[in-house]
Amino acid sequence: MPELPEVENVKLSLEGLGAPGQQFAKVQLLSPALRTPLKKDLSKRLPGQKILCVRRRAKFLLFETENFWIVNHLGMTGSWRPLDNGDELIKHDHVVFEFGSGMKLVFNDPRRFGLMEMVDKQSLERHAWLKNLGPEPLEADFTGEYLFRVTRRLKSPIKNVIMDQKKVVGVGNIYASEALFRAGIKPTRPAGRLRREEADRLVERIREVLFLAIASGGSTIRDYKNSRGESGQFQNLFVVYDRLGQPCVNCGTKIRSRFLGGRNTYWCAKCQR
DNA sequence: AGACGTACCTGACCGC
DNA sequence: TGCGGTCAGGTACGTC
Repeated sequence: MPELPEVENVKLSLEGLGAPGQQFAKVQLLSPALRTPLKKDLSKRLPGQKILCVRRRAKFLLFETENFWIVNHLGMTGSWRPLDNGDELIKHDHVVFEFGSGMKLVFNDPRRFGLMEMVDKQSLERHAWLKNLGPEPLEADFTGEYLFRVTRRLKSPIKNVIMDQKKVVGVGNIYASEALFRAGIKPTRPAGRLRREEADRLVERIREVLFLAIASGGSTIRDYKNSRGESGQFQNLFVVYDRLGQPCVNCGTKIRSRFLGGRNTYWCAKCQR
């Protein structure tokens, strides 16, 4: 489900719900495991802790408390929602945060590809899920110079490379296709064959597409909603993704698709070289 | 090291 | 109505 823009919007909506400042009263673990087992320290050590802020690193949500970080990944289908008094739990609710104020937040994830763990405050950078992540695409260290340098010698298709979280974080299957179209680069191009100016352009188009998608509330294809239950709108601005056979917005050529890195990939054979 | 396939899991949808 | 096949916003792991 969620790439960087969707996770960013979940973060913003959790802030809007007032998650920062909430003090944990109880944490319920309703399922033994997400993608990895849910450890009991979540329910044992969080009560009494106050949420200081909610952050995003790559596609991870990070809840900062006085002594811990809660590290949470939405996988493909993870979502957060508030649970009002009288609301029933539903299928695939796995974790309930109960706060002293009476507010409750529920993590639901049908496919259980999501992740949740807590780590000591000073150990965040060393956590296995975070330690090998590449630069944030919207930060200053993700530059054309950087992308050019790390793609030299790579034979993998450029689309696979920009989805590799060790190279740059946050870009998933939708925004990879969308950014490559805007940059005029064919997704199958061996990454090592990018010219310097193309690396510059691709970095700018990745930034642009992510920025616009964040501002649009993310993309809702099937079931994505932020924690306030609001859908995104960026799907209305897709120019290639999921548009197989439809005319290119630039030249009218029919959009093509094929599997790349095990995922469906869309492009215009005339506009992208 | 890097490239590739496969596995993890549920649900929606499509054709028969 | 049901059944099998396919696909889905992600990541980790094994193998060559």
